[in-house]
Amino acid sequence: MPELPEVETTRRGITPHITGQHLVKLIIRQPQLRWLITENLGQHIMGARLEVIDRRAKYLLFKFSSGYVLIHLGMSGSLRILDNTATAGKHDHVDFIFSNNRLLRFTDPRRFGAILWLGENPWQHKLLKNLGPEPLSEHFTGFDLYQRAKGRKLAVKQFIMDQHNVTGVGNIYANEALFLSGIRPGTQTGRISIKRYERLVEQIKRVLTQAIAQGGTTLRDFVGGDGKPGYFKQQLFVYGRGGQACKRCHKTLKEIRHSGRSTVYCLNCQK
DNA sequence: ATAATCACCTGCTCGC
DNA sequence: TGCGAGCAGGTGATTA
Repeated sequence: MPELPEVETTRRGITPHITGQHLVKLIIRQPQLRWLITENLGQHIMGARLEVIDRRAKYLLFKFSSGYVLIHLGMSGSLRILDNTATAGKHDHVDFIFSNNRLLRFTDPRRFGAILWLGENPWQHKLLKNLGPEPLSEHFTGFDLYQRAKGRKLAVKQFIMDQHNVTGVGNIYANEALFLSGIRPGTQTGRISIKRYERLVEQIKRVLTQAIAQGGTTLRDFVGGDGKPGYFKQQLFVYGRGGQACKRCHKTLKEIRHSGRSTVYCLNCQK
């Protein structure tokens, strides 16, 4: 699933094709996603104009003239622009058809994604109101992260993957950012200096920015709104490379499991 | 409040 | 070739 760079790549890919257009048809083939798609979603947005597609954390927020639709891609979701003549496959759960004949298709084999009607005041919604800072904003600083980490004992990797502390970082980029900043993933949050948090924040910003520039990371099936894969995979230092040689020091990368998620790091480069 | 585990779902890869 | 086990980009709910 998409982490922030893949969600942002999707947003940028689909935006020019459908913003300013009116919704003329909505097809829901499978309403049971992570939660049931809001009942009567069609009635809320039919005929409405899509004004802008925004992003908060890994959520996409479609601002229609009538209110907001939230879309999350879960682990395996994607959004693509197609012709409205396109035939639907097994996991093509929802089609939004616009006045310019473009079709926005939501596909999600595992159905961990979500499509919800949030109405006119989305920021009060419980999914959005308690999120941490956007990683690429000026509000996300080493000092901020250090303050949030103080006195806590969980592993720093889980800490930065918790969307209440900083948004957008998932398993791939958590592994990468920790490698780039030389911090072992299992280190307890409260035992890391502010200096090292500053470095970590710097590297989170850097890896996310570079991944966006490359169109995200395609492992198996991620495609941006234009159907193209992301090219960041070849830049990964540790994710998916357990047992292989570290690109910096050539020692063997260690792979372990932290609360069910694969964690890869270099014993030599990360302390 | 914090931390760890479970749950949701399908598809693919691996070892036998 | 077949089959079960384990794993996959997320995160809210549940449990200690």
